[in-house]
Amino acid sequence: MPELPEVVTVCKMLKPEIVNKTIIDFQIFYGKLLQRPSISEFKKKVINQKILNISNFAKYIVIELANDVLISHLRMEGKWIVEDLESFAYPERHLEAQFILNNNKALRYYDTRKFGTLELLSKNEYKNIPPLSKLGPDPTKVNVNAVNFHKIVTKSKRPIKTVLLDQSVLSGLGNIYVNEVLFEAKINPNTPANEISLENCGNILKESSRILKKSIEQGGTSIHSFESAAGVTGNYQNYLKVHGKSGNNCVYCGSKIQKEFVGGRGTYFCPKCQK
DNA sequence: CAGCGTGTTGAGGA
DNA sequence: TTCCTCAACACGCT
Repeated sequence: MPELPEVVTVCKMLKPEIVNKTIIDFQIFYGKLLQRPSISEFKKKVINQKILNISNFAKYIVIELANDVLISHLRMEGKWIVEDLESFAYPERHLEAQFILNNNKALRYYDTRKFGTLELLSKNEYKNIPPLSKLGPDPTKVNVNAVNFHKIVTKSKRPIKTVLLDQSVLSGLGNIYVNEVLFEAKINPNTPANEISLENCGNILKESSRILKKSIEQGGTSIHSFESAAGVTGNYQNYLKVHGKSGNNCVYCGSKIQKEFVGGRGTYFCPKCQK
């Protein structure tokens, strides 16, 4: 489900519902969700802590508690939702964990495919240890220097699309948006990264920032299973120009959009505009 | 029934 | 050693 704009949307939706609430209990139904610490230690630490803030760090959700920090990654289909204790927005069999809050509501985690993660880290080190420490710059938050970016990108001979999906190079692009970015920058997804010019690196950065920010304004993209909260969906799917559009006419030249696989991921592009 | 998917990691090979 | 590819994770949908 979520790429960066969807994660930002989830944080915005949850913020007014959880900030200043206190966790009074925690239950977990799918043990592999929790990376660290152990379930018993996690429970002991988390109960009675007040929630101070929620924000995204690239595609990770960071929930700041009074003493510690919760880090969650939704991977493909994870969903955090605040619900009344007795109601369930999704099939209960996909409910993996819940924080009971002090207002008779629960902050719940559902995940159909069970790829998502949750961990509790200390406030002073969470940015300096994996997974957050390994992330490259987030183009929606930082003005990435094109010369530095070009130096890093051109170290690899892998297809440029694969390199852009590597979160240690640039954080925030997922498969949907990388298809859109390369289309707007008019770069073939299979181009070896070491052949990308400085100018094109600049274009990639410019389009990444522009497209991700526009999608954030639209509340993200609602395809497959994305819902930022029960019943709330984004609109960016209405702005997609190539992702999922094989056979459609290119909006710039009219050629048929093609699909192929690059690095094992579905890749959509215009064969004429993206030589 | 087979193939596909919004993400990431670890194993194994070059 | 470094770089890279690909299977694996798990499940619903076409």
